Amino acid sequence: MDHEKQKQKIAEAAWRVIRNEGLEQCTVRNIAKEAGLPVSSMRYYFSNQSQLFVFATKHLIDRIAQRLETIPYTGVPFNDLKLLLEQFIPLDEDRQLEVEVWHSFSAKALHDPELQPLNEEMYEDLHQIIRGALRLLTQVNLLKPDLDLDLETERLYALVDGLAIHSILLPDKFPPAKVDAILTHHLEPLFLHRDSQDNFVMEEISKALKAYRLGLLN
Amino acid sequence: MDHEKQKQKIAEAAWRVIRNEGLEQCTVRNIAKEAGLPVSSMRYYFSNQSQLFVFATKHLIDRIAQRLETIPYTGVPFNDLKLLLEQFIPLDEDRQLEVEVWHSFSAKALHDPELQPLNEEMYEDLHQIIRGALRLLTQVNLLKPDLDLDLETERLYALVDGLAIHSILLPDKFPPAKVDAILTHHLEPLFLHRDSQDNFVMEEISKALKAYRLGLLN
DNA sequence: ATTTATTTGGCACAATTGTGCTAATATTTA
DNA sequence: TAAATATTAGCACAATTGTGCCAAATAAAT
Repeated sequence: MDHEKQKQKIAEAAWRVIRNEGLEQCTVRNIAKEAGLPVSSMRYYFSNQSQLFVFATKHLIDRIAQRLETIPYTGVPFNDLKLLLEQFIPLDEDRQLEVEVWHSFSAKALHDPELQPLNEEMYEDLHQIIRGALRLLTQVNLLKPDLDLDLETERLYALVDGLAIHSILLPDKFPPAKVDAILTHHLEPLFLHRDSQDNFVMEEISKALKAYRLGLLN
Repeated sequence: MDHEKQKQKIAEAAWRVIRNEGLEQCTVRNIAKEAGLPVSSMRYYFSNQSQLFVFATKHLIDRIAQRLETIPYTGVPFNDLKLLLEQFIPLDEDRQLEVEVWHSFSAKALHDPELQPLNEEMYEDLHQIIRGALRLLTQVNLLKPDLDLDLETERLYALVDGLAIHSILLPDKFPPAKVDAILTHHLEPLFLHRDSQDNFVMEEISKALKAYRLGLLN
């Protein structure tokens, strides 16, 4: 237990090094310094540097999954869907760290066979989360019935990741309001009669959506 | 002149190293080996490694700009717009190299003050290209008149970059037909009466679009 | 209390890194 | 042809890299 906690602390130190100095500066010595440990103590927990990176990536996925479970849903599906999607966009420091670190890891994964499976896992998870949300909203007749779910999922997922990338590369150009406006504008045509939403029913749907998502992550 | 050609050959060798082995393996020695030169000969052209990366990035931008000028437009604006956007998506080996290298560079640029300006330049250029295309299509009454051009540009650009990223990270999941379908589905709602297009007029528009874009790049 | 196991800490080594320095060769210029 | 310049080539050095090895300290267990 404590052992696992220490590994997580080291992984989080690795995140911060990547966030502050970039992946090429993410050396065992810099991570140890950031974690406040001697190098060899760190190597007790991770004998390979490769293991450390893999663990740090998994831990990052866990943190995102954990935040997904505590989204303060409003009960209005349209807004809740946006809330869900915005978890993957750097709208605060936590998410900014996640996206930046993920951006670095994904580039590394292209040539690191140990990271490649995690890369695919991340894609599949997010894909299923978004697809599940759209499917649920379709099942309760909130989305237009003739939507191509797979197509809309790929399109929406690409949009979200694109916005995330653009936001970390040019943070000044993407204030939260702008991101929200783009998402709103993208999602609106997917919905049926947004005005006639019954809030009580919507809460039920929101809960179902959350339950569905949890089932996907565990 | 020959001097410049040699610098370009070295820069292209750097691309290939990044493409084949990743950014962390893009060392002066590996680049020199790939270029078939001794290390010190390479250092005659680039005294700093930093200069090499900056030049390699600029050269990459140049190559993309050059390809944009030779797009085999069909004369049908809807298809030509797709053709334009698809230049930024890894649908062949050339574009795959470009996106992969750019992906690595952009991650590095977050912590490399020398690369940061190029990063912004790349974003601005693509943004203006896409915005210019949408604006032109609006001016000739092919797009719906009430579109928010800035919003649609950011949305479309994010979609394109998201598709590009997803395509390089999971190439098997994004065959060209799928990318095309997503783009088609995204662009269709932006257009007015796609059926009633007069091909002669369209060719003129296509030429104008090309001229406009050239003006932006030079 | 003594023996285990767990964790922390220090040091060293081989490999690789970017880069500086100088000589040799080829090319151009006068 | 002679001189100057441009280019190629080789070597070395200090710094940094991941990692192996072993001792000290702490905690747990018998």
